[in-house]
Amino acid sequence: MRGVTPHQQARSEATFQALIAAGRKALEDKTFDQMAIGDIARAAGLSVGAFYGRFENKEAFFLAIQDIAVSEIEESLRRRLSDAALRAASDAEFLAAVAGFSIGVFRKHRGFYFASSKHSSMPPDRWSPVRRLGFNVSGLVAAELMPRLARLGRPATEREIRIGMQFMNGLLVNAVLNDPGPLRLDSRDLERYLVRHLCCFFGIDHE
Amino acid sequence: MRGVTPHQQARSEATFQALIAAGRKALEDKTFDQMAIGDIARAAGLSVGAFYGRFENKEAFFLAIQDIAVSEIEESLRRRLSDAALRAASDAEFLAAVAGFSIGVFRKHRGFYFASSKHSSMPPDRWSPVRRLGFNVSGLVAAELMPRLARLGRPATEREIRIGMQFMNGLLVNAVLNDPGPLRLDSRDLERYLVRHLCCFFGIDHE
DNA sequence: CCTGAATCCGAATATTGATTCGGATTCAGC
DNA sequence: GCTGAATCCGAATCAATATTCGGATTCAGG
Repeated sequence: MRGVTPHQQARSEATFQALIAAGRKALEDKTFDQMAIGDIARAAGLSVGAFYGRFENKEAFFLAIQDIAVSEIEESLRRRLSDAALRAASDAEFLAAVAGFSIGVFRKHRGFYFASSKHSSMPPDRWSPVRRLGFNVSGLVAAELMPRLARLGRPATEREIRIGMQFMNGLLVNAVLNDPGPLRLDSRDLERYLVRHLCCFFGIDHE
Repeated sequence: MRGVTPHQQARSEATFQALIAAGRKALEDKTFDQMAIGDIARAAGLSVGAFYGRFENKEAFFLAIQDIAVSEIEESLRRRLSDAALRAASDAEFLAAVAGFSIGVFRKHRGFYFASSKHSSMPPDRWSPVRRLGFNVSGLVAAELMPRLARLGRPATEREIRIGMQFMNGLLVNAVLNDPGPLRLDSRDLERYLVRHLCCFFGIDHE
C-alpha cells in the first residue's frame, strides 16, 4: 500500500492494525485535520515515532484507512448481490434492496463519508477511494439491473443506471454533510423515498 | 451582522467591501482553512490589523461572505419566479426552469458551495446560510408547484416537493464536492436529467 | 487648523500539530 | 546468549497562521 512501510516483524503488523483501528474510531466524529497524530498514537497505546515508522505521513494513513473501509464495503455488496433470494426477487424488491443497502452503508460509515468528503481536493481527486467505491457500486448494480430492464421492455444504458444511482448517492452524501432535510439519514421514510425515486427514474412499477 | 463591527466612516465601509470581495475571490478556489487572513488583506490592499478592525474573527468573516452570497442568490430566484413568462409556462417548462436556475447557481458559485460544505460541522450546523438557502429555495418552488400539481389532479404535499428538490440538490452538491460522475457540473445533459428526475418524481408528463 | 475618535499598520505573540531524529528496546536467526 | 536489524520512544524542531496591540495616520466636526 502506497506510503505504508511493509512490516518485517509481527510487532509492526500489530502496530499497523492498532493505528488503523484507532484512526477509524477517531474518524467516527472527527475529520482528517481534526485528528491529531499524537492522539491517534496515544489511543492505540503507541508513540508518534511508531506511527511514522509505519506510515510515511498523515495523508498515507488516511488513504490506508479509506482503502480498507472501501474494500470492506465492496465485499459486503458483492455478498449481498450474490444472495440467491435477491436474484429471484421482483424488480421493485431489487431496487428496495439496493436502497436499503446504501442507507445501511451510509449510516454505518457516516463519519467516514463525512471525513472523506471534507478531505476531497479542488478539483476532486480522480482516484480517491470514495470515488472508486461509488463507481464500482453503481457498476455492480447496473450489471444486475440492465438485464432486468431489458426483460421488461424498458432497456437502459449503463450510464442511465449510474445516473439514477447518482441522485440517490448525492442525496445521501448531502444528508451526511449538510443534513438539509426534509429527509435525514435517520428518517424512517428515507428508504421509501429512495425506492420511489429509483422506481420512477427507471420506469418500474412502484408497488 | 454578527461579528462585524459597524462602520462610522466611509473608509471602513470601503475596507469592508474590499475584504469581502477579496474573500469571495479567494473562495473560488480555496476553502475556509486554506485562505489566510494575511493573503486576504494583502489582496485587498490592506493590512491584517484593518481586517480585525472590521471582523471579530475569521469565522465571522466567512459567515458574512456566506450571508451576502446567499441573499444575492435568493433575490435572483425571486426575480426569476416572478417572471411573467414563467407563470404562463407549462409544468414541464416550469420544472426545466427550476433545474436550469439551480445549475446556473451551482456553476457560478461552485467554489462557494465547495467551501461551505467543507466548513460544515459534525453534526451540521442547523443555522448555516447554505442550509437556509436550500430551505428557502425549495420553499419558494413548492409554493409555485403545489397549485400546479393540484390543478393536475396529482396533489403533493410541500414536504414531497422539498424531497424531490433534495435529490436534485444532493446530486449538485456531490458533483461540486466529489464529482463522482457520470453527470458532472459542466455536462451538457445535466439539465436534461435533472428535469427527467423532477418530472418522474412529481408525475408530470415528460415531453 | 485643532482634536478626539476611528481606522489602519504590521511586527510580535501564541498556539497548534506534523514531522524528524538520536538513542533505547526488542526481535529473529545463529 | 549474541548481534545486527527492525521497531519504538518522545522530546525537539519547524512551519503555518490566527489574533493582539502599541503606535501612526486619517477623518469629521467645530
